[in-house]
Amino acid sequence: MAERHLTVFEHILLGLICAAPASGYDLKQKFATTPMGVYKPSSGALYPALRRLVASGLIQAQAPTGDASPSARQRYLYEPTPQGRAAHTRWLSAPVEPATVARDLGLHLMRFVMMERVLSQADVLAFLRTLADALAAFVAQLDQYAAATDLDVGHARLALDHGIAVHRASLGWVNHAISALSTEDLVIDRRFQPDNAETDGR
Amino acid sequence: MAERHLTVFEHILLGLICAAPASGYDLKQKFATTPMGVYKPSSGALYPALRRLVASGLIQAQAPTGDASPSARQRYLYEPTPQGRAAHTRWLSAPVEPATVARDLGLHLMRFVMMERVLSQADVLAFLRTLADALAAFVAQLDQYAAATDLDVGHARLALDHGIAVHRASLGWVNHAISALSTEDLVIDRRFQPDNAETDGR
DNA sequence: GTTTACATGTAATCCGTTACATGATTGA
DNA sequence: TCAATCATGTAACGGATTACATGTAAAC
Repeated sequence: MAERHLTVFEHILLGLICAAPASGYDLKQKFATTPMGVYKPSSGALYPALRRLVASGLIQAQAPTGDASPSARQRYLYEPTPQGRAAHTRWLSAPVEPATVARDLGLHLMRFVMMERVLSQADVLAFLRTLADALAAFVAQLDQYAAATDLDVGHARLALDHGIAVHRASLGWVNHAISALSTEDLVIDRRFQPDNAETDGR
Repeated sequence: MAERHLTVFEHILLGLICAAPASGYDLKQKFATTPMGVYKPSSGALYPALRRLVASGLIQAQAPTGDASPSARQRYLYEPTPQGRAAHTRWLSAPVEPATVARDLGLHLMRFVMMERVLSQADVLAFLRTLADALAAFVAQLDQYAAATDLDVGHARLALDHGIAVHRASLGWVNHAISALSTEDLVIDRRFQPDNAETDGR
């Protein structure tokens, strides 16, 4: 119940449960079948994490016993408590730390997905703008580093180019997302087509 | 001495030491001052890892005692053993697992940097080609998922677009790197300029 | 003479991975 | 009935984070 520090994994589980009550197995399937499945938690990570969330009072389990439908399997359905929803919303509302934008980019994307129908459109747009600022600063920093240590034209320079290119692409996407969500009322479905579509080769 | 399994962190430390003998503090500085510094290891991670590499017989320490230059500080200089160099080369030569290309992309870039002057140009190009194949397959898989669950036009769809855009940019870079390294003899310095340079805003 | 950078460590804690274990249900 | 899927766990282990601890050399 005390305001514990939650791990990233716990935050994501809490978010999934806030989006829709689920059993441990449901959550496992979500990781296994969606593009989120770059990470597949093991049972030894999943079930203890759910226990910790229960112990923290952020989620609660509906026991499978009793008046359920006939032949229902033994499964615990987890749903968020009010404190759980509050903690989740706080997590979604946390600012983007510019210093960690490169390391936590995937996490920020995860947060962005979970913001839908939880935060206001204004909050989402504010989040995206701070994300854009952080990405622009990071790209500028890489550019500066590239200019400063300019002698090197080997693999290190190429890897630096990779970082710049990838984060520039991220930044381009953020700007697209901002305009897409700003004009959401107009249901013109303009799909995101980056301008480098022809450079991908095969 | 037994063929242990090395952690990613240990592999990177070993690689840095193979590139140039260094003390623990040197390695710390490398993480702190280069773009590699998205990850900054703590002392509690760094020094035990060095010990493990010594215990595995992959690196050895030159004690600071004795005939060193006057007023030299107490620092252990680590250098690779023959087994260490062999293990490092094996790590660099490991194939790109297509299944983990998204999760380990940063790691593969790290490997690419360390390949310089360790693997042959042919091996590097082969590595880049398998990386390109894996990235292309991953992008195709995301595209397919996007087409299959096409109804959703909210944040999830946008996040999917992000993944596609970013990995397409990676793929574009790989193709650039391949051609840059193929024609390395001609010292024409064509810097990598992705075609979406104008979409990045600021 | 005191702060800053150099330089290396240890101990507690926590969590994720791996591997193993159990049992119920559905479909062939 | 035999396998695959559903569904949930436990135990050992290893390693990373955090925080603490120690001491020297250079700089101001």
